Amino acid sequence: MPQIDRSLIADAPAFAGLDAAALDDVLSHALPCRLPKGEAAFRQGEPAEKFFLLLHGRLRVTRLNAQGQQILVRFVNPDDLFGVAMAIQSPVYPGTAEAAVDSLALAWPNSAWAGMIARHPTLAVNTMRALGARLQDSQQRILDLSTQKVEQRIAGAVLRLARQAGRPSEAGVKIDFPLSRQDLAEMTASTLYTVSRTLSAWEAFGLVEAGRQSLTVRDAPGLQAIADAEG
Amino acid sequence: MPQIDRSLIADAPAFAGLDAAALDDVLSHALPCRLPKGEAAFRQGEPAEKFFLLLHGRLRVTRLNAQGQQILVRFVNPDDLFGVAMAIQSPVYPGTAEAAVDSLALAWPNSAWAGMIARHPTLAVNTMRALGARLQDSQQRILDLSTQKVEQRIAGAVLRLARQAGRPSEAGVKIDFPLSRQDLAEMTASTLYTVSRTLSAWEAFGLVEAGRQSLTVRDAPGLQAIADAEG
DNA sequence: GGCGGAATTTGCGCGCCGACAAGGAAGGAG
DNA sequence: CTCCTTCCTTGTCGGCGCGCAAATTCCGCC
Repeated sequence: MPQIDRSLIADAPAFAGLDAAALDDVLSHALPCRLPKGEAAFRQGEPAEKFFLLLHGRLRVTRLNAQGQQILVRFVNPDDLFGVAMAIQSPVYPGTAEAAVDSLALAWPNSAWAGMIARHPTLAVNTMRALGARLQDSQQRILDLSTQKVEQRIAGAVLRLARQAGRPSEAGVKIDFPLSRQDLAEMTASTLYTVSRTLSAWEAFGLVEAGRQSLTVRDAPGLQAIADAEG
Repeated sequence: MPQIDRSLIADAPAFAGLDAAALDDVLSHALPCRLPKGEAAFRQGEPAEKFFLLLHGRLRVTRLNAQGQQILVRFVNPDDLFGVAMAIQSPVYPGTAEAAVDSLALAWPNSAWAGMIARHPTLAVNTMRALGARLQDSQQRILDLSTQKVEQRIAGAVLRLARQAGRPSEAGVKIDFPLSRQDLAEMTASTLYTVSRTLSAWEAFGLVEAGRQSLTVRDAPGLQAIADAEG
């Protein structure tokens, strides 16, 4: 078994409050999992046999309905848990997680979960908080879908991405992983056509700089004003 | 301190796996909380000082956006936890919970939470599962909002309500609490006008029986067919 | 350097469903 | 019984944004 350095996971909120010995115990059951761009950690409907912590990179979690239409549930950022189907007693993964860029994760077999939370109850509390935060996000998204117009939702999504995965660049804050018009459409319950038109209009106003699978926010307050507009 | 009977909460999933002594310990911190129809257990934005378990009745949880538009987040059923803001580290309630019918709940001060999960780690696991289930529901709802037409969403909402709160009656399965067109609109990101038209059409086909704040499902498979239709 | 495919742009038309207006029905209070 | 409030129904109109088609640009790859 390869020895994994404790410092890799010490900063993850999921393992906050665990001491060095506990971290070593947790790590002793983990296996590294390389995910080249495009590869899936798991696919919707597969038996849920593992859960993961993202160390480096970025994953897209998507969900299909019966008719094959797809939405983008969320992006997984470093230090996030993902694939925690066993926390909700689901025998299968409810979505698909694939690498948006070359990524590295740690994987634990589900069988290790029960022992881990029994020995380290803090883990259950931390996981509860993580789920609670995601529940909050989901309910906010439902509210946005229910009450906002498409342009506002796209503005909100872009601002959130810039906050979570933005890197300062010459022209503003650049979202530092490939992001297509289709991705934004699947995040905002819209279509790639509408997203394309919207970004073109914003670019004309100097709010963003839009490229092929790339997006730079030039005027965050301007976007925020669009997101906050009533209508 | 009034002695509350253990059997009141023994069936709640939140307290599954706790023995009699643990249940008594939990109950020793609880206070009964009567909620006449229309009264709120808490309102959005208030400091979150308590969490609750519904014993009897039915609550509507709503959420407002900055412009005052409202959605109906969920109905709270007996044996459900609600107001668990502290599980997600939120200092205020993110929504409003008001009684749809005369209801009875148990309330705990937030200060009791830390001790309770420390003494009974199963509680954290149970709460985690409950949050996970709600997260699943929320993500399914986002998928529905993103990919379905209004009529399908209304059909889905009605079927879910009939399953959760249906009581067999002469003509079919009656949803056994007051439910207005406005409620259904707020659940499905629609308007009371569209909901009214839809129910009228369904009634003409014999799928449902719609009254003032009341709804009876006569042909669940027929509704399911509408919900499943592609388009 | 040229080729092929994927991502994006843009024009055009129409359909769902939201918004307003006005009227009707049901139920509770006195 | 009557009033008044709340809830519901139904008609009409119009706009947002989806859907298709087709052209264009960009990038990787051979």
